[in-house]
This record gives sequence, structure tokens and C-alpha cells, in this order.
Amino acid sequence: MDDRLPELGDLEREVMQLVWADGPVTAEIVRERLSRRLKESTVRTVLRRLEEKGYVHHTVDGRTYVYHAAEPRARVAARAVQRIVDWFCNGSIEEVLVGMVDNKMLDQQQLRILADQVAKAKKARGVKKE
Amino acid sequence: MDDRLPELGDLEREVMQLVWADGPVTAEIVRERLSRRLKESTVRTVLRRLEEKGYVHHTVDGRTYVYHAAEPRARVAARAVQRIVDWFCNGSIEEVLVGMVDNKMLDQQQLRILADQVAKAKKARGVKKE
DNA sequence: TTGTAACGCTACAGACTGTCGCATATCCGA
DNA sequence: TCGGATATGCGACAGTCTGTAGCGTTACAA
Repeated sequence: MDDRLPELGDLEREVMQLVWADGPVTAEIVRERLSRRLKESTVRTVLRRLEEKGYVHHTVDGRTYVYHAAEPRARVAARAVQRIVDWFCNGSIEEVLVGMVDNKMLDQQQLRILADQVAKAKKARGVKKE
Repeated sequence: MDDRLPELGDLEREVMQLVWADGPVTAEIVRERLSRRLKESTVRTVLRRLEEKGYVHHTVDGRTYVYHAAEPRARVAARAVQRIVDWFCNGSIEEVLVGMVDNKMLDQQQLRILADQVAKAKKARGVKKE
């Protein structure tokens, strides 16, 4: 169900941020909100590549393409993390988390809090599966 | 304290796996254990680049270079994860974990167990800081 | 001193990315 | 209906990263 999407370059990632944050967008909108000022064609190329890669898809409004995120940000991020876990730790998420705690990116108490939040988030969203 | 190391290609990653799994290694050892059969010079180039990137460093034994991992695997993995988190979620690890649960990569109970394991691992290793 | 083993340097082709210019197609108003 | 403004896709190009090696150089041992 989830083939690993290709990785993204810096600009591509920045564009995805906009798509996720600002909902469906047009090339023009993206162009306006980017930190750098780029040519329209540049933005369109990025958007097109993003679509080829499966990160977004578009609908047509009049003669304007409107791009939508193909998947929610959290899911893409989660998959990226999963990939890291597979690469480095033979799939042991635990090892990674230990590393994060070890590396002071996360502390043990915080992790426990996360567990609760996750449980809560899951419940709040309605237990759609399980 | 930790500048983000450059990312790795497939072969580079495979080599790092060996370095981490088999302890200090020589180019020859790596060559023997790689899945593909490559020329010595290829392996050495990879090792050298890995050193430039800061993933390994070497010592000299006679006239042979012995490569050691510069950092434990878990830490590198953790940092990679951290990077993903920064990219996609403005640093919200929580959002990523929720995504993973959502995506069935991890379930809520499992997460709680991890929290315990982490706590345990931390204690077992001796509470070196805090 | 000469062969051998280990090393670094340089190279090269094939992706992937960031950036565009340009030809083309479409819609709106004069 | 025609021309300009818009939107789009395509093709291109340079720079960087990676995988893969060939080669010349150096050090050690017989």
C-alpha cells in the first residue's frame, strides 16, 4: 500500500510545506509564498515533479491547476522515519528512540507523555480501525 | 554539538552497516562482506568519502587503514529522525509518532512498552547524566 | 632492487535538483 | 473574430552526489 516515495530536495520540501500548510494551492500561490523569488516556470516544474513523485495530485479549476497533498504530512513523515529505522536499525524503533533519549533530543518523561498524547489523539479522531 | 552529517547513498549505507555490525574493519574486510563484489579501489573510495562525511575515522595498523564508526549507529539514526521531524513537522515528534500509529507502523500499546524499555535501557546503562 | 600490497587521486557516467526559456493552448474583451 | 494575457508542459543546462574504477605512488619484505 505504501511504496516508498522518492526523497525530496530542499526546494521541493519547502513547496510541500506550503501545500500542507496552506491547503490546495496553485503555482502562483506557491510562488508568492516561497521564501525565494522564483520564476513561474520553476515553480511549475517543481510542482510537476512533485506530482510525478506522488506527493501531490492536481485538479483543474477553469484552466488553473490546483494542487493537493496526496497524503497528510504526518503520514509521509512517519514513513520517512520508518525508512530511517529500517536503514539503520533493522527495524528496531526502540533503538532509535533510545538513541534520541541518549542524544537529549527527547527525554524519557517526554516520551511517556507522547504515549499518552498519541493514545488521546487516536481516540479523539474516532477509533476508525481496530 | 552535532552538525548534521550529509546523507548517504545505498552503498555507503551498506558499508556503514558493516562498520557498525562488525566493529573496526579494513577495506578488504568490507569488500569481502559486501553483497556485491566490487573492486578494492571502489571500497576504499567509499570508505574515504565516509570519513570525509564524518561517519567514520581511521587508525593505521602497519600500513593498513582500520576504520571505526565515528558515532554509534543509534545516535546517527536518531539524528536522522530528528532531521525528518524538523523537515516535516516543525519539530513536533508527537505528530510523527501519531502518524506512525495512524499508519499502523506502531501501535499505541507498543509505544508505551517502548517508553518503558527506554527508561530501562537508560537506567541499565548507568544514569550518566541528569 | 624488485614484487606486492595498500593508499590516495582523478575520472567518468548516470541520477537528481534547481532554474529557466520557449512554444503552445485557452479564455476574455475590443 | 483577433490579439493579448495566462497557464501549461517540454526541453535544456549546469552543479552535485554516487557508484565504480584505473593508475601512479609508496612502503615493506625477500
